[in-house]
Amino acid sequence: MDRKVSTRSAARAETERAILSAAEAVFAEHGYRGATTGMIAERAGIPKANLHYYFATKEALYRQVVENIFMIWLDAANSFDDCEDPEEALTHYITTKMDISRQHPMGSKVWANEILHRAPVIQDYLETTLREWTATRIAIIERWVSEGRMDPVDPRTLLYMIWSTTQHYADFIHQIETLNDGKPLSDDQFAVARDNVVRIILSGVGIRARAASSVKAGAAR
Amino acid sequence: MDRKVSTRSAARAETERAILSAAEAVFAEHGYRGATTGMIAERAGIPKANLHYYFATKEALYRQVVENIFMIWLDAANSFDDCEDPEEALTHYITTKMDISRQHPMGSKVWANEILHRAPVIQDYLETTLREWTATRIAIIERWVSEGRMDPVDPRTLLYMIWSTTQHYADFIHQIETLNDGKPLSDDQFAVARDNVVRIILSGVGIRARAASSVKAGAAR
DNA sequence: ATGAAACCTGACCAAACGGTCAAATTGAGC
DNA sequence: GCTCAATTTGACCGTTTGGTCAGGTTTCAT
Repeated sequence: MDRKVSTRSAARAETERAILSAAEAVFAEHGYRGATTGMIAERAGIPKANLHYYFATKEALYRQVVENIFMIWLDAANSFDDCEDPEEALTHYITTKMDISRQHPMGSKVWANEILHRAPVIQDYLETTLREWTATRIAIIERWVSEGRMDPVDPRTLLYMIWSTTQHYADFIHQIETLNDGKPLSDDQFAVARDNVVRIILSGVGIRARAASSVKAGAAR
Repeated sequence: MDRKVSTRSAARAETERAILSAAEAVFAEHGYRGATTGMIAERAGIPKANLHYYFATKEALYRQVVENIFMIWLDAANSFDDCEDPEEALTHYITTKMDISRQHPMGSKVWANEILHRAPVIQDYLETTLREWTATRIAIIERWVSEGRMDPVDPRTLLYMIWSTTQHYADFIHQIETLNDGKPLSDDQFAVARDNVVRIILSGVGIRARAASSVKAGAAR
């Protein structure tokens, strides 16, 4: 049973992937209500009825998309713990979040839409996983402060600043591109933004950065 | 003609105001597609058909709402120029933007929705007014840098950081409240956030703040 | 080969939506 | 009090949308 990966289940997995990918793009661009199952099906290259064979309702499909996005976010979030040193940890975390905004803008947009509309689908995640994650990281930041390794800042304010600033490069990319003469940010421009964000925040909380771009040459190449 | 403010025109103005107010709330909470003219009419306390007497189409009503929001934003933006000193100017600007997020969260949400969906209605504003405003303020920041009054930072990155961080307290207020045990931010909590945002950003760009809360006791009372 | 289960799809349906309209009501000017 | 334009409203309409369904096709174990 197990040894044979049938053509069937492979095809099924591929169709599901195509639907979820199309759904993420359409939900990101049009929001939950603005997206139609017809648009998603067309983008996935299947008839609408077939989409409903794989996902019973629009809401079930949406929920799956949002859950996938949350898992990606959670992976990135755990990069916060990769280092004990506040400079390295924050640099790594901010860099990772910036790169996610660059490479996964649609996921960030879906998330933003969901929060804007009072999180009708993912409220339970906010109240469990996100709340726990935040509490432990607040404790870490408070410890750094009490150890004198950074200025005394409100940990929540710092986290929100990191989230908002990094996600801005996904959620508001249209505004950024319009202010960039309508052109997408080049890799160099994005690298400048990323390095500046890291530098301003680190300096803002009283951490003197040693050298630029010491951590992770990054996705700019 | 002029001396008599008829009951009629007063009632008309009042009805228009009620519709626009209801529309702002509903568009903020549900997005353009998620909002229905029926919901807006109900919230404004009038039948749907009457709403269409005042605003011919849903899109015309939406456009009016967005234009009003843009005007408020523009007023706040000009507070950037109130001072020549970078510390005062940035403090004043950030404080003003934070207070707007606190007092006008729905407007910010409508704006965020619009940008998320690639600004189908206000693209012309982005390409004219916003582009010009940004260009002149970039020049001011560059001058401050060249005069050695602040660290050399990319002006765009700084502006985007200010916008995203301050607007986060409107657009993502639901997430913030969830992480605040489901309770709204108290005036004190908000004041802490506002002061921390100012302090981190100013320190982040190499401006040493003199004393806390020297500028504008603020809307916290 | 064959039967059964999984998969696919064109046609269809009920609900919701933006918008219209004709008829009723109101109120300012005479 | 009368007139007429402005305003209000319930009923209605065409379109779009999420979802269903019956029937067809493919795959696979035997």
